[in-house]
Amino acid sequence: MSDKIRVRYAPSPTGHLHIGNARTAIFNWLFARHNGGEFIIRIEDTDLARNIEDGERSQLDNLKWLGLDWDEAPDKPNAKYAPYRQSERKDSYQVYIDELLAKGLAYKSYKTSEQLTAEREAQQAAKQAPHYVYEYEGLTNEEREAKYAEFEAQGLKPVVRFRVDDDKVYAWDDIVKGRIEIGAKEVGGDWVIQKADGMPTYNFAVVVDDHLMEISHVLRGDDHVSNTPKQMMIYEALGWDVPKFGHMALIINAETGKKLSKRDNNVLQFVEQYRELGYQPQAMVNFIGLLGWSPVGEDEIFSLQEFVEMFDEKRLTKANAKFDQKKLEWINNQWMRRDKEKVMPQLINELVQAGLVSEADAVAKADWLAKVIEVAGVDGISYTKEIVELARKPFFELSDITPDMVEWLTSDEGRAVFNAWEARYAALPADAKAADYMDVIRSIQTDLEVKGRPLWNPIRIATTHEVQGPNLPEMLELFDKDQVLATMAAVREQYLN
RNA sequence: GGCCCGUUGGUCAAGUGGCUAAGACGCUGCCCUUUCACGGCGGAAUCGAGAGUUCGAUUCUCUCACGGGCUACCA
Repeated sequence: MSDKIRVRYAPSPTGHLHIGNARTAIFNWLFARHNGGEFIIRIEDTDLARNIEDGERSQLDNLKWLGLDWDEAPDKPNAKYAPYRQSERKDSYQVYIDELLAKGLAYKSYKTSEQLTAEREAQQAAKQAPHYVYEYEGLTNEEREAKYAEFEAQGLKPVVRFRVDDDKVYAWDDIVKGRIEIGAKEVGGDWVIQKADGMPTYNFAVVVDDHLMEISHVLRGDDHVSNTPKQMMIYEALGWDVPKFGHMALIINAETGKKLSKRDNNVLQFVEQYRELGYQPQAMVNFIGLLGWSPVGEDEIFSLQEFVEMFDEKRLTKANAKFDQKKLEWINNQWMRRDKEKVMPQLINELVQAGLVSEADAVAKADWLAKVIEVAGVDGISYTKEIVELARKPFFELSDITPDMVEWLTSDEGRAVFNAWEARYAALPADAKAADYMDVIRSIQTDLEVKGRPLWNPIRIATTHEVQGPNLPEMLELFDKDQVLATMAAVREQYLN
């Protein structure tokens, strides 16, 4: 085995990229890149029934979106250890299954699922831990072969089970948790390494692949801790070196306190969903990189490159972390403001998607739209889709005037302000600037001796049908003068005549 | 039930045998301001419990409690 650092991210293509998986991928990638090592993606698709059509594509696509790259993966068919899909590596597994069978370290088992459940239930009824019962105890090899033939004759399909030596103890120095020791008897007896459909099981296939692909470090969720002794048994049986293991704490659902699961509908937990809402990839990486890992200093905003430089696997947290949506929103806000130029087209596109702006205007009026977005309050939003409701009124639609607003308008003060404003606004040139509007409003304040809301509200209502919102002079600069005049005329017509 | 892992403010977390126990999100007060947001300055809030070791434990040991993970022909 070379001493090159090689790590892998090995998803099963059963769904889109989950936050938890993304974190595993990110930390493996950071570990590799920090150490000048290699990052491999392998698709663990041995459960034919659960694979979904687009799973693999979606995984790679979203990883790429997050900014990760890889040295070997199914999309690089000429890479050294190809293929990188377990379903295409059956021959490799067969070699070692045969070897274990030949050495007597594994055997064929023909028990039906009914038998297995019955066994398990009986054990549970007797208050015993479920434990596989070896069915060939005391038989010679020949006698066992004879049994095989007998079962085959009955048309039964075998699985291959690994023969576990219950007396052994498996121990390793975990990169994140320190020393862990688990007795072989805890794995529950002889376990299946090859299923009846000929596919290897996960615990067997990972070992063969990790060894063949020269994986040096395995960084994964700590839900795999109890799989580790099983995997170590295979390394041992085949005489292979064991990689270094690191079991990272899990991300848990803040509401249920349980491991974030695909069935939790109360949290958005697929990278894709955040992507659709307009979260920035840098923000996702930034947030995920800080869940279960902490840097040395006090900063919170980091680029992928900064993470690469700082990464230190010793700073991985031991305790589970709750997923804090609010902090993600804040981090995303920070990134949007940092990269505003880059995000602007995406923001404009949100307005198009919402039907507020035509495709043609999105291009033709891009500069104006950028100003609208700025004035509408882009600095306060958590993700790009939020700009739609912020900009909608009054830039693209007007609200209805409420009874409250009518009162502001029809008081003596309100009428006076409205009249002055209407006249002085009309007198301003069409290309007046925010400062010009401000001057006019100040002049009304001085002349009529009105200030505060009694001054601003009638003006706001007259021009925007709102009593609050972004800085009014700045909005006025962006409005079309004829349209504002028409709006005011309509207000006068309906409420002030 | 068994085995394994964990426990610092609401959340993410730093940290150490002796410190006023960092920082960030959130919450909150004040300022800015026509309003909202932004921004600025403050504030409240944490070492799960009990024994031990020690001159001294948040830090080391043990027990307990609580939380989580696993316990498949899923990965």
